[in-house]
Amino acid sequence: MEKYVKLLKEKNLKITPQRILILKYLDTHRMHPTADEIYSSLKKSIPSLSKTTVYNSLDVLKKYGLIQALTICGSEHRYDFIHDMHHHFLCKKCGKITDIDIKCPNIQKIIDQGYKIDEVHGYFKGICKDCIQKEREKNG
Amino acid sequence: MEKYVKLLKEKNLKITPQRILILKYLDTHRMHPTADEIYSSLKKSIPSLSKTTVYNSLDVLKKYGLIQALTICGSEHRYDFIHDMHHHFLCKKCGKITDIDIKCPNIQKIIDQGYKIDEVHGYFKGICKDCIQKEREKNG
DNA sequence: GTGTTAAATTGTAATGATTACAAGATAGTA
DNA sequence: TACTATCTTGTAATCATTACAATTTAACAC
Repeated sequence: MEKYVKLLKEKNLKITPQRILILKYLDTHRMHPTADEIYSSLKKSIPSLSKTTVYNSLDVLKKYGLIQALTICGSEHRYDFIHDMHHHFLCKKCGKITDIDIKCPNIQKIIDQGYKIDEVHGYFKGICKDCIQKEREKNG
Repeated sequence: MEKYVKLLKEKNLKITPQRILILKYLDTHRMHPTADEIYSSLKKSIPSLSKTTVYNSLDVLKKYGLIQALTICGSEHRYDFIHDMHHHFLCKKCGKITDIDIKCPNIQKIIDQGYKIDEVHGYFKGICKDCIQKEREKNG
């Protein structure tokens, strides 16, 4: 728990139980949950929790670079604790989003072109290994 | 105009004035418009046009690989005529989305890992050249 | 500890993009 | 020219997100 207090303190953010638990949830559940999934899960620990608080907290944590928002699905935001740079793969069959541990080698080129880069998102969509495997088994 | 009829025919899609104009609009306006921007612009040419038709047509065109949907902004979809593979840069200051003419060199690696890739999206967010330039002029 | 204050949390209501649905119109074909 | 599947249209519904005002609380000074 100290880990998240420390992270918040480093950014001069107020330490609230809501923020701590949201951070912890994202750190320990690396499956890119939606705001609603976070809300439903944490509601058990903090019954007074409001969905607005979840949105507010996510905004702040994102603004201060502790988490990032994924827009891979389009219809909703998904959130990700920030650790090493990686990309994401969305399976169109099972809907699962998996991490792709690859870095973008183009960043410097874009900086050289005169852009200032704050965020880098790599999204791949298709069929994941598991679904391909299942398909194979079904077809013999 | 024949270009778009041909594209639709190749995919065995019905040729309708709405689809032709939406395709043409995206081909000739490479600024990644929203469904609403497309609707407002084309409403002048086709006064009967319905927003539902715009959404339906965009879905079909996307499904058949003639256009792609960008989810870079999160709050809304933006649409892009499909030509050479490229990435996108969203300026947090002016909101403009510019094309980044760079290909993803990681695709083969991911395929080798066992994934089937249908779509590749590279999104960069930050401050664009123009806004950096403007900032410089203001400060100095 | 107690008091103060700015900031965070909460609940409700509003917004805005997108989707569902049913009726009417049209493209493609015989 | 007629037929039929498909497309288009308008309205209503949905769902994620935001706005807002009232209440609560974290941080800090005394």
